[in-house]
Amino acid sequence: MGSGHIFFEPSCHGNMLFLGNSDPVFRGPRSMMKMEDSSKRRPFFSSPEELYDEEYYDEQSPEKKRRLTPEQVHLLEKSFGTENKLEPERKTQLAKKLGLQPRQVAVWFQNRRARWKTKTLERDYDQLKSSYDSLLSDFDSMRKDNEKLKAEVVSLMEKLQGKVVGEAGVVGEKCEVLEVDAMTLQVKVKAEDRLSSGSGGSAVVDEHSPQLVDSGDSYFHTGHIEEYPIGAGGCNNIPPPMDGLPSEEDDGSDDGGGHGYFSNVFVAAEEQQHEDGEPIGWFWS
DNA sequence: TTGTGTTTTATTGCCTCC
DNA sequence: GGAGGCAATAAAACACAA
Repeated sequence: MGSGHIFFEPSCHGNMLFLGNSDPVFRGPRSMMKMEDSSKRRPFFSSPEELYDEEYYDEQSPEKKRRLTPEQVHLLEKSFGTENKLEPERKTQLAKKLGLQPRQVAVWFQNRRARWKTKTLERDYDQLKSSYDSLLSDFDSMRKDNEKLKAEVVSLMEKLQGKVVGEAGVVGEKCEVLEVDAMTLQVKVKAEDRLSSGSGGSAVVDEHSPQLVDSGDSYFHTGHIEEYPIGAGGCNNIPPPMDGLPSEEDDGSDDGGGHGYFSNVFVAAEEQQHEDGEPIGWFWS
């Protein structure tokens, strides 16, 4: 087919390109090209036969911007697939093979890289957004749990306080002196209690101890919270700290290792890109 | 048919590298 | 300083709804 078609050749004389209005316009690599409307328009190729219609091309004015044929595009895509950068040799070969000017091949690759980059950016954005949405939803449910746990703690504290005061009154001297301060009361709740409750149970941290009083699994201690560093060392405080939760500053730990809210997001996005088999270097570098 | 939005081809200006 | 890359942009070619 079309390997014989040379769209711009007929009108090119060195650096001179004759436009439709017969004005010879100098066309160096960086020169201006007249884009004024010439009245004639040509429909886009609709059938393969049309593509190879010599007469059709001959009667067209050569100055119009022309779309490449599907075959040309196919070959260019194929070439782009193997390597998205174009060395001079390859450019010349491709141009010869396609009946295009090397400049056209270079331009096509340039534009193709731009399209690829745009697509990649869109895809990366989508991935990051969905990861963010999912994290946000996790965060919301954790905050709700936290509210429930706080209410539970308050209720338990009240019960305990009442019990201690009552027993001290009855037993009198048999009882050890218990100093109960509502503000500093330390409540120990067994993991079984937590697991048995519908809201995920309760666990309260010893005020003077960074680690859990109980060994049961808890948001306070396991992955969940630690992936959301809160405070100065965190990732710009997004989402905001949860009320009443001990912060990283409080418990003396830090977020060393650079874990932010989105660290896992970026990892996920990168992994995804590798799966797609497309290069990722330019975007994350 | 026409208006409007999208895609493709091409140019321009700036930047980096050798 | 020239070559090549990229971002921004123009303009032609198309697609499509009204």
